[in-house]
Amino acid sequence: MAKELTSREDNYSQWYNDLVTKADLAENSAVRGCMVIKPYGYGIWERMQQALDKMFKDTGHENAYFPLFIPKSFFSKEASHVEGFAKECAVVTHYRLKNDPNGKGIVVDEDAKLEEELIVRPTSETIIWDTYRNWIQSYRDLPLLINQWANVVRWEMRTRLFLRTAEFLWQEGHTAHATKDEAIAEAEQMLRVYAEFAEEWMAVPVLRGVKSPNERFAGAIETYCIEALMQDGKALQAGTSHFLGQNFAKAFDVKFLNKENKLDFVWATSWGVSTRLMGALIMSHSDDNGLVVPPKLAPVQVVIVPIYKNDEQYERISERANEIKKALENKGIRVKYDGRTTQKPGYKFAEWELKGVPLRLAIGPRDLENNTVEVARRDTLEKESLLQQNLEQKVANLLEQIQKNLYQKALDFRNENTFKVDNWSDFKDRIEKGGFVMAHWDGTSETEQKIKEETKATIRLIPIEGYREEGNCIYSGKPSVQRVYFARAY
RNA sequence: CGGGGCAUAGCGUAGUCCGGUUAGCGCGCCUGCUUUGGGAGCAGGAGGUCGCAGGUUCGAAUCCUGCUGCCCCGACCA
Repeated sequence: MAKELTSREDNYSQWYNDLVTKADLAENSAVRGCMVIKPYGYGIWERMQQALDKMFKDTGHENAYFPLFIPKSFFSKEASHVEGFAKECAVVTHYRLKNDPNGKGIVVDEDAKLEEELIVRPTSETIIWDTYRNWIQSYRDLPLLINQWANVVRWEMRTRLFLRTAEFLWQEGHTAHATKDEAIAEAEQMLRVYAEFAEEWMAVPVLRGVKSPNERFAGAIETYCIEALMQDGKALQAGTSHFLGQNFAKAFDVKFLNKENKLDFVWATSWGVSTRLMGALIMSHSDDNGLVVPPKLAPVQVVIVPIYKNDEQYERISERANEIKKALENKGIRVKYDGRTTQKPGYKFAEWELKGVPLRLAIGPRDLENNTVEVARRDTLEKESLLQQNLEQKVANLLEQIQKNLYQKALDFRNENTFKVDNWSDFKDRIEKGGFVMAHWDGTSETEQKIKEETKATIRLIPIEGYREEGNCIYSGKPSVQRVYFARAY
């Protein structure tokens, strides 16, 4: 295993890449822009899936699965939707290969051309709404609350592990409602679910709000979002929830009879989070020693490392370690006993630190003597010696503390890096240094565009609730009713 | 898709300008001994169609032509 991690200060994006590969989360594959998610990384993703899936079910949703391929014609039915995705679609044009007549391997069989090309889904609104048409006739069929776990493909120009890959894993919820208010309530509810997940499970504090028209999802009336701040001062969109109005219902002719026996188009939402959350997790908590995983999502919450000088000691320590492991597991804690005899303790310490395991227990001859165990916290890197009595409770408490501490640290960081700015030169200066900048904006796309061109900063979100404040646009000087959050983003 | 760069062992690289024996080094890997409370030491060993296809030459990692792939910077994006 390669040892040294590039430091964040030396080269932040190199640090990120090193970390993802060295902590065994993922690696680049033979296919450009597509990654291989390794077992350890996938283990974290599975934890995320489980927690989210439960939250979706608790809010009344069911899982289903729709096809990977979408007929090309479906895409042209919702105008702004095509426009948003057309430039990054993978297209299936043929269904057969044959041996090259010139003997150069295998080639596409031109005779096997599809009548209608198939698009590899970049998102599933179109195929799902085409299906919903047959599922919905009456208000009694509503609401329809469905989620799917899937992979999607967006042919991105430049990719980065987890943050932007050509293929990524996600969930997409697609709901249909009888009224506008109900659909809006659904979109807002799912945003709350995402925010709660980010904060309570990932320990990543997020801002909630809506996107400006420029940044809105293709085909949406309103896009709600959560935004997190990464350690390098750039913002990351961590989840979105869209109120789609009747756009897709009209495009796919999904009508229902309401209680008054009148035909109406249904109201829609869609919402999703992706493996990008892995990127948010990594960049929120990790340090120059490697990954830091919040206990609630850690595949391994506690690792036990034995320290010994001979076989006899190894046997005795292993026995004790396995007893402790069992006791912890009985309390629902995920424990790994690293009894490898092929690596030295120092090596194991470094390796588990790199992988971000929240707590490490070391047991050596001294601990056997004294009935103690050395406990090391990944978040603070502090070590202390604890008596083995009632260790389960102490460990459980520590895990809880670590979870809270990670959230608090990330929150403090965000607060320290959120600034109110009231004039253009301060704005440019502040954006250059990173962080969220709260500033007045005149509400026009033109201004937003100009600001983006001149500073690379975008409006990350417009707060939904909270205080209103009169002011003047940072760029145009025109009147504004509230501050919005600007940042450079991933 | 524009601009720049790179391609040599699993990874990172030297050698390429100026052609010349068995292509060198570090990490990792294998074997043995000594080690084990923060990434061990010593000794021995395995591993290479030098991205691909042509060409020049007595001789090509090195020179020429064509191709392919990747990386970085822009425009695009969850």
